[in-house]
Amino acid sequence: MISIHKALKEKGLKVTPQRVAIYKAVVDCKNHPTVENIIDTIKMEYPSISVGTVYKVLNVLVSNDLLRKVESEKEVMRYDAVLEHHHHLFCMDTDRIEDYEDKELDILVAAYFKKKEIKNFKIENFKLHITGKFIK
Amino acid sequence: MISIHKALKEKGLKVTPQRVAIYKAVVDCKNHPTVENIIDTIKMEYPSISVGTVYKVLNVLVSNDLLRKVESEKEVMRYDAVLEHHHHLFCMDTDRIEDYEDKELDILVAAYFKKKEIKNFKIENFKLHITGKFIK
DNA sequence: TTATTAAAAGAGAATAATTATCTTTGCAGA
DNA sequence: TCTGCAAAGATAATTATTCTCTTTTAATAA
Repeated sequence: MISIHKALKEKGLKVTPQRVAIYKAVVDCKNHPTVENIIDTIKMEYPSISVGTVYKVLNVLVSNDLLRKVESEKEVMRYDAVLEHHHHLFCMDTDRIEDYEDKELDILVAAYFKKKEIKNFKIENFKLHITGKFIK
Repeated sequence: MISIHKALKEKGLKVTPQRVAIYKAVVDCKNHPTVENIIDTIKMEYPSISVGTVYKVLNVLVSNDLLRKVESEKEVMRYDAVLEHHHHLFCMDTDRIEDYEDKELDILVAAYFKKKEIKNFKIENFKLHITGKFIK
């Protein structure tokens, strides 16, 4: 987990209580929160925060690589504070999305693409979207 | 490529000129069109078509597995007429998205997951989101 | 072929999510 | 502590999408 205070400074961004709180809300929310989830969480600490500020701060954090957007088929955007290379497990029945890290798999796939190139395309990164069901 | 006329009948859906035209527009558009792209395309044939109809038909086609939504980080939804298992190449610099089929890779990854299960999760499907750059 | 009917299309209002604009506030360096 | 610029706040505007209601039409059977 990164120090948001330090990270903002390094990017030349002002450290404001809102930015810190919004970042922490995304971390705390777990399970890739929507903006609505984030607003709900942050309102506990900042009851008066403006919705526009939340959107603006999220965009600033995403465009400075301090947060990621999660790719999905749904209308509402979801956010992820985990920056390390990882994959996602999507539940078919609910909106649950879990992070999935697997170095062995990463190595396997990277080796495959090193051997077999995709024509007309230079790969920078890859990510698995795994759909299925969570079991108890 | 499926016969949309036959496919609609099989699903017990009425075959209407709009549905056929919208389906064909998605196929013709290539590169995973947005609703806007689809509307632009279809307006050539159907200048009077209602925007609401396009949305409604797309939802019907998606929920009957005749089209797929493309997962993305962007606000606007994009559609795909290719139903076969495949992956996507995302251009880092533009909005271009290309289909990528690779049976060998599918087998490799499937074999990996057969051997190494993810705990508490039953995999139904997986899909690679490959980001990078298209080269001439 | 025509009549019937349920489903789909059309039109436009409504909603939801997000962005933009403008003013006020406050962080950070001098 | 002071000052300037970046960020927050408030709210309007925009965009994408859905909903509601009416009209039309495809599909079935007489």
